[in-house]
Amino acid sequence: MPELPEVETVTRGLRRAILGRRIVSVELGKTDFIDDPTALEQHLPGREIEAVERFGKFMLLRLSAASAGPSPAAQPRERHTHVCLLLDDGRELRFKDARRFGRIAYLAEAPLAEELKRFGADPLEVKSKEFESLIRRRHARIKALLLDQRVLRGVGNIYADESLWKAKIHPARLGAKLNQSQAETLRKVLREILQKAIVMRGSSISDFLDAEGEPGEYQRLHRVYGREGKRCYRCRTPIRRAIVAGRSSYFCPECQPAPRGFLALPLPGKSKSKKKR
DNA sequence: CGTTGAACCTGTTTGC
DNA sequence: TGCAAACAGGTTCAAC
Repeated sequence: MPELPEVETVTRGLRRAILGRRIVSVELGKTDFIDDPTALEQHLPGREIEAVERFGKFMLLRLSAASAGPSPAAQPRERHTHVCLLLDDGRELRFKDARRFGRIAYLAEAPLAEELKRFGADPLEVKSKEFESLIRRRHARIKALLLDQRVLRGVGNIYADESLWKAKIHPARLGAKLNQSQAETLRKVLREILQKAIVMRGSSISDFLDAEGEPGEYQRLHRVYGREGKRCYRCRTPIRRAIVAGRSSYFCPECQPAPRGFLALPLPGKSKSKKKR
């Protein structure tokens, strides 16, 4: 699943591409990642896409009020690997997601409002005081807090690690152990990194492409993510990796001092094979 | 309240 | 060379 900058990039691209289009029909493939697939078939046809917005890592397609009566129930379709929305200009909006980590739902106004309540602050907008209270009263690890969509919406593994490196904070530090200045630094670098990543149209590690089919460029600016064993851009110390909050976490052991008792994973051994570089 | 591990999927890379 | 394990932009839930 992409993170905030990638979703923002695709959202902007789709806004240009499908705003104002009308959905003609829906074709469903595998649907085990959709709570109520038939709701899509029932409620989407005939509706116009009136807004394309990002909310955290999700994209919201706001639809016109339902017009005529309910559409006739569509037949269940053969299994595909994606969802297709056929549009009134003959194009198709396709949802492809091999790992099926994405989610799709049809939500009317009230259920949508309920759903959105589950998410925390927008990391691009959150103010100093609120961010501080979200972090400094918590005894969870800062990495876990950054990844928790109930705390902040939109941050994932890449941008959590990049922000912590830039703020010189170790991912395993407890939120409550950050001082005011560290919390404020983290809030600012997180915002700056996300903004820069949006300008660069997101990070393409292996397969992320935007709405025009182009890769992003922010991976060129990654400072720690995926750089285990390579030298820190600030101090030249080899970057280490550890599992924090259940996720691979990259950090500089020199710039980001670990809490007591913390152990990083051993650097990958070059036991036999020589690495070319 | 917080952590860990498993489950959910499939494709690609790594390591023995 | 070949195959199994590890790993991947993530979330959720049970168990502790």
